[in-house]
Amino acid sequence: MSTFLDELNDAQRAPVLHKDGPLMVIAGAGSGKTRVLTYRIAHLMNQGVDSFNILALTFTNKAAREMKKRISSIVGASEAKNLWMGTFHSVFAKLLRYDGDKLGFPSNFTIYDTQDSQRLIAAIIKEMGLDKDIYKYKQIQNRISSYKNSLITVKAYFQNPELVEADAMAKRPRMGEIYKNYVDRCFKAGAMDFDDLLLRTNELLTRFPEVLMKYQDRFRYILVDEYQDTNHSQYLIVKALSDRYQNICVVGDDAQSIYSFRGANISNILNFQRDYDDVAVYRLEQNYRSTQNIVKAANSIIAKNRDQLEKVVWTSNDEGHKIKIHRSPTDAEEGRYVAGSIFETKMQQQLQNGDFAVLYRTNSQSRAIEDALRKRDIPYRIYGGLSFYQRKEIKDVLAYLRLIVNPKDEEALKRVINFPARGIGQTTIDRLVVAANHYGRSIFEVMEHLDKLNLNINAGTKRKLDDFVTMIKSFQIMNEGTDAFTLAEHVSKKTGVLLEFKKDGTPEGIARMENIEELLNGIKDFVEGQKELVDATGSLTEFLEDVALATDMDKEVGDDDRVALMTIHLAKGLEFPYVYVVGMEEDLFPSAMSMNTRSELEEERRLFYVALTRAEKQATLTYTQNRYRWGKLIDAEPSRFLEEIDEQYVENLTPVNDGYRYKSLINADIFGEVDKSKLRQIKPTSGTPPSTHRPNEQQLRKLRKLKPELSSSTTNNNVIDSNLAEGALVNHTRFGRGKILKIEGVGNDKKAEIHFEQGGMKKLLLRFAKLEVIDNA
DNA sequence: CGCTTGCGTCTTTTT
DNA sequence: GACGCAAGCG
Repeated sequence: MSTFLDELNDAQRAPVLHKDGPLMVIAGAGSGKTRVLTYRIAHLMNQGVDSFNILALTFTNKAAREMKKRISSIVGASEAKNLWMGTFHSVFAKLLRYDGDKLGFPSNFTIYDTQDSQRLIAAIIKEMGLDKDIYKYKQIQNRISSYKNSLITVKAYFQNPELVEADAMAKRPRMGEIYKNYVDRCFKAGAMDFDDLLLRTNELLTRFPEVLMKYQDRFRYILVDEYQDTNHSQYLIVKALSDRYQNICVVGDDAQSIYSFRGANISNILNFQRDYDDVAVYRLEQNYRSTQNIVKAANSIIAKNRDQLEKVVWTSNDEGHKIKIHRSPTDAEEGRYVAGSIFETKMQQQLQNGDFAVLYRTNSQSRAIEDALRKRDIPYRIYGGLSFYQRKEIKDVLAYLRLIVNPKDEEALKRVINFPARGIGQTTIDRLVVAANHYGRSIFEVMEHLDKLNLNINAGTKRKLDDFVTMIKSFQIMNEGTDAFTLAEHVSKKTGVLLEFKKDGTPEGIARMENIEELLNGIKDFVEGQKELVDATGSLTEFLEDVALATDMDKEVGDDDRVALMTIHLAKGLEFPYVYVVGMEEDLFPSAMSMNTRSELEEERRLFYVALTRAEKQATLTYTQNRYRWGKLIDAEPSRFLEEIDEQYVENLTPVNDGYRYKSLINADIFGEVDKSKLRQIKPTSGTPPSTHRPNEQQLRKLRKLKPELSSSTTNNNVIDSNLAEGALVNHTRFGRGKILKIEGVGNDKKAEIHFEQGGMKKLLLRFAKLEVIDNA
């Protein structure tokens, strides 16, 4: 019967057939781990395990959906229906909706996103009268988040002298108080932040043994994907739930652990064999995804890391092309190169846009790529970054909806109480907050009982507050009798949010209005979709939860054919025939923030490993010599990772003497000669002529240590200080004749706005612009 | 109270 | 360069 088992190789089949007891699958990149996970679940069900008793924790909800679909096709949809599958956050949010009342949370609790958390923390810091330059809300939020992920509750914090001491030393003696206030306020607002979804689950399972037993008994088979990226909180949940039946299957690859910044603990996977008895370990080492060159190049990189489980990833695929490395003068040109390369490859090989992906370390890098792709009319889709649901206008509408579902939701209330403007100012809000804190109630409750409280709020304002309360209450009544879409549409109109953007009339306002319309369509789709499901209610609460926990990867993409742009983090688990990794530069990748310790650097290296192993046929790595950062053009040096790839798998497309105009900008090109002026700066006494070959390690290390301001002096050989004036006629090597309309900035940032006869208006940095003065006005 | 303006901070990565 | 926040004016 089980024909699907034939689709597996021996190594893959073994963990699928393994029935009871703990097992760990160490799955190298591209080794078919999703297939193993999917078929293991299908096989369990074929063996008579009730789908009701299976819990699968995946990295994205989309992955869960896809697996479920595949399983349905094997064992039948009705069988697969009861599977609990999803991300840690969404699965345990659901669990908390059932049993969170035991902890004092309403079943319709709000989920605060990072922005909500940060705003609340900022408000608390302000209320406490603390110096916001010392108590930076983002840092504090970060801190609280990592406490929570390590299961350090407020109580545990105060009981741990080391932590208290450390914060006192860091001049933040009131850290604990902020933490306490924050937790209290979330509780009072009936809200949980992302970390609470895990922390509160732990609390629930620890404090209520009967709840633990219920779920232990229910989830007899537990599977965890991407186990290398679980944090301590997640680890404990899995440990507790699997404790009774010990049917725990974890799948992961230590070489792809890239989420330590959000508490992921690689030792969870490294120590799995210690944590459970009689662990069966399976290894998937054959890569089906990539060419030999890519696999071997990736192996040569990861070999530089010290902490890892032993495994040898290999492939029987073709040798393929070497990894291409390309240098560009600036990030704009890098984008142009990538766009051009995609265009040509697509034409030559008759490919789809969807065969290409551009990966980068930071979201801000997408811009240059976008511009270039747009100019070439290549359709693209950006994943991550500012997601749809994080846009201001969307959050505004959602805040109204949140408030309807949970009027205690403080952040939602503060967001919309005066948007659109209805004459309720900061002073009034402050008074309400003070009263709410004083009475231990929510702000909304205070507003409901204004007459009974003596709050020094004048009659006019009282009336406005009253109107607001009445409006929200009318929405609440409506919510009971209608679906989410009808309600949301009514709310957008009635509150005036839609009108607010419409009347503003600017292209921006219109775009925002269209976004709201798109949101409404999304709600409609949701409602329609829910109608088909038997157990779902199509309620607003459910929609809001989906939205709060939706990632950009979860979005169903249309079948339109686009190039994918995303961070390397988001690309984990995906694959593309052609992959471009841009911004291969020191301080960018590896990030300047992550080079302090060996383990940080190793994580960056794993990230690079992930990037490279996304590629099936061809990987192209690009770097620039100068890049805009914080609005400034800064010098860039090639990433150390470039030289860590075994040379035999690399093809350098831009050796130094290729006639670049920007020769003087070439600092230390690792594949060619070294800028002479720089070497002299390093070794002023040495008379040794610079090597024309690849510089040795020592030289490179020294070159890297050079501060940008030191090295930039060598790049400034253009006409910046010449007598260019506004009105001057100039000739540009590429753009031809033009007239300078305006000059601004000083020194290296000096720019000119030039109107070219052929190219139109351009803004050029004089530092680089190859200009020849024809007539100085 | 609401709107505009200018200044400071920011960027690593995400549920 | 962009966005959020505080100060200042209407």
